[in-house]
Parts: sequence; structure tokens; C-alpha cells
Amino acid sequence: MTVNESGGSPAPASRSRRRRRDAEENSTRILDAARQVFAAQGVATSIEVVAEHSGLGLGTIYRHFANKEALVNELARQLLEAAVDLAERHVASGEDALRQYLWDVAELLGSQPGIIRTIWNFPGSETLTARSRTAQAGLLRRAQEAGSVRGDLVPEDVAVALFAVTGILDIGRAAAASGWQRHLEAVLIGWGTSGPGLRHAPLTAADMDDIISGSGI
Amino acid sequence: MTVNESGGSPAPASRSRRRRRDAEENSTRILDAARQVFAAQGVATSIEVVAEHSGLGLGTIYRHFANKEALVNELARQLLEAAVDLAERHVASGEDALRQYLWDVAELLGSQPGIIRTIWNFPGSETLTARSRTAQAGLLRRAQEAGSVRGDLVPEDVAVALFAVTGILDIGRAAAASGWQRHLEAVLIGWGTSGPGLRHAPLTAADMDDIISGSGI
DNA sequence: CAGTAACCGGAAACTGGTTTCCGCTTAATA
DNA sequence: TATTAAGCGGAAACCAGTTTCCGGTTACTG
Repeated sequence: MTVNESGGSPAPASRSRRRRRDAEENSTRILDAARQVFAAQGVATSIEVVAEHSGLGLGTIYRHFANKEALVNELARQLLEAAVDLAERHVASGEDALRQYLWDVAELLGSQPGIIRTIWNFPGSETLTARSRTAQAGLLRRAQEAGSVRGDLVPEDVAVALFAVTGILDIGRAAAASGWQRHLEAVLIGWGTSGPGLRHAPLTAADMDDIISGSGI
Repeated sequence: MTVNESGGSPAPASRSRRRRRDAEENSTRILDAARQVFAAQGVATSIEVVAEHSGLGLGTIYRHFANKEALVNELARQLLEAAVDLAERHVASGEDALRQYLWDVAELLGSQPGIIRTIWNFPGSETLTARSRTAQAGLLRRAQEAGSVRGDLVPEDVAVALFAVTGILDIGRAAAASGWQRHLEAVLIGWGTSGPGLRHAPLTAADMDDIISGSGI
């Protein structure tokens, strides 16, 4: 598990007492349990199951998260954040790391099936997705400079490739792993500089905005 | 709308009276309404909305379909069947139609977002998925013979590509169209005979069996 | 046209999960 | 150690669908 961070509850007003240590820990206990349960059985699983799995009471969950949606969103936030960190780290490396980035994110996303569906579109995701796009653009430019991918690719192409991976991951658990790898491999060859040009126009930034802020079905 | 067919209710026992014409028609009315509603708002939409949209009563829906799941399954069945027909028609043409097939299915699936998630895995899908795989294998072999794709591709690669398309379609509605086209274009180049070989092993038939019969999440 | 089985509608019962509530417990502070 | 705000558990209220039921209709058949 690579994802983790802060808690779910709002920080206590600076004055007054400090947050109890058990409460602090329970926050992460809940998130961990939720991550596992949702990864294994899907987000449709009831909160009660999460409670059992975490060894805490139902009421406790609701003390830490306003409602189920808030819990799921926090998980999505953390996952997306981890993905963005990854991207930025690869950009910072200065290397031509587009390929490695794709592999790493795919792996990361694969660790959390059941949540991936929601990460592109939860309230407050805008900041993170913006960072993600910037980083992806950086990785792409670098790869283009290095001559490993064609010049007419745009950052949106990278995002779309991730959507595609999501689709593969979302279907079969165990067997899916080798599936996305080989698929991405083909995509990367297709993105190479040697092949014929791509005839279909890429998504525009505006399309992308539309996608990541449309009221997801 | 390319999808359509029979009704949802079991045919009447040969003896006794014939099925009333209005009932017959209502069956398809319900399916059509469900298709539209689910495509527009997702399968999570309540049956009541479908009833309203079809202009029929709630009870009528349940007279035609045992429960919501049965209704959704029937939609999935019809969609998958349309996809299989497509594949078989392309095989029968005798041409090198792999690319055209991919375009056509993607378009078909795109007409029914909200249902696509379920088509690989509903009770009774085995027969259809088997046909689908046979047809895809045929299309692939033909393409390989024509020299338009490399020889080491397997039918599972085609299926995985469709999973990928599903992921793209599933995310943004309006903007998604151009997305999958350009993505598939890259994949096809990657599948071409000129590029470097694919290093990652493909899914096996066994993997695929596992995927399309695992208790979906 | 009369008879009747099939069909329709929608109110009411049911279901399973979410969310609230509050008496009891416990960690922090002095 | 006494005090107390914060936190906990889980029973019960609530809610949004789903599904059942049955009195009233309507299309077939003779």
C-alpha cells in the first residue's frame, strides 16, 4: 500500500483540547479498512462491513466522516494525490520517464480497483487534476525532446491512455495485470516516431475540462 | 439505436391463448425506455424513472421483468449480441476487417454508456462471449494473413483493447468519442508489423475465462 | 357481442443500507 | 487523581429504492 496520509476529520480549532491520539489513529484505521474492503468487494459494499473490518463501531465511522460519500472521496483524493506525486517525482528526475510513469501509475491504480472509477471526478479534484496535467505535459515534452515519442502528441493523449488502463483494470482482477502492460506497450509503439502519423485529432484541453468536471453519469 | 430484438418476457406456453399484442409492444417499450434512461443517467437510476419514461406503470415493468437485474441483464444481452453480430458479419465478409470491426464495436458500445460495464459478465453471457472470441480470432487471423498486424498477437489482445475502449467511453460522454479513436489508432500502429516486438506476454485463454466469469467485483 | 384470461396501474409493504442519537467510556489536562 | 471534553458503540429512526398485490381494464376468442 503506497497511499496514506493525514486523517479524514477536520483539524480541531487551535484553541481547546488537542485531538485524542486514539481518534487520530482510528481515522487511518477506518481509511485502511475502507481501502481494503472497497478494493476487494467494490465501493457498493456497506459501511457496516467497513466498520467490522476496522474493528470499530458504525457510529465511529460517522464521527470521522460526514457520510459514506465523504469517506469514498477521501480515498479517491489520497489515491489521486499519490498518482500526482508519482508524476511530479518523475518530472523532477529530469529523465525521459514517460514510460516508467505510465507503468507506475497503472500499478498504483491497480492496487485500488473499485475506487479508480471515482478518482477523476470528486468534489475538489480540480487542483489535483490540474497538477496531474501539468506533470503529464512535462513528461510528454521531455519524451518528445528525447525523440522517444512523436511530436504531435498532446498531454490529453496521456490522460486518455490512463482512462484506457482504468478500463482494463476495472474488469478482471487477477488476470488484468498482464493485460494493461501489453496494451500500453502497443500504445507506446504507436506513439513512437517511426510509425505513420495519427489521423484522428486529439482531445482538446477544453474536452478534458469537460470530462473531469462533468457530473459523472 | 442499432440494438433491438425479441422481448423480455418468457414466451407463453404454446397451448392457451396467444400473447396480447399490447403486451408484446410494451416489452420493447420498456427496453427502449430503459436503454435511454440508463444511457443518459446510468444504471443506478430507479425503475420508477424508467416507468415514467416509458409511459407505463411500475407494476407493468415487473410483469415483464422479474426484477431490475433481469431488465439490466436483458439490455446487456442485447448489446453484447449486437456486438457479436457485428463481429461475425465482419468475419463473413472475408475482408481484412479487424480495424473496421474495432471502430464499429466501439461506436456501438459508446451508444450505451452505463450498460457497457455489465456486458462482459451477466448470467448467461458465456455463449455470446464464446462466439465473440471465435469471431475476434477469425478477424485477427485474417489481419495477420494480410500482413496488417504482427503474427504474435492473440485474440485476447483484441478483447483487452475493447476493455480499454470501455474505460475511455465510461468516463466522459461527449468528449470521449474522439478519445477512443485516437487511442485505438495508436494501438493499431503498435500492433503493426514494422515496430519492435511486444515484450509482455499476452493474456491466456484461461485468464480470459477467469475474467469473463469472475463474480464482477 | 359475451366471456375470459391476460394485462395494467399504482398504492402499500418490504428491504437493506445510511445516518442519527445518546448513554457510556477514555484520554488529556491540571 | 479528579475533571471533563472528546470519542465510542450500536440500537433505532430514517430513507430511497424495489417488489408485491389486487381491483379494474382490455385484447383476444368463439
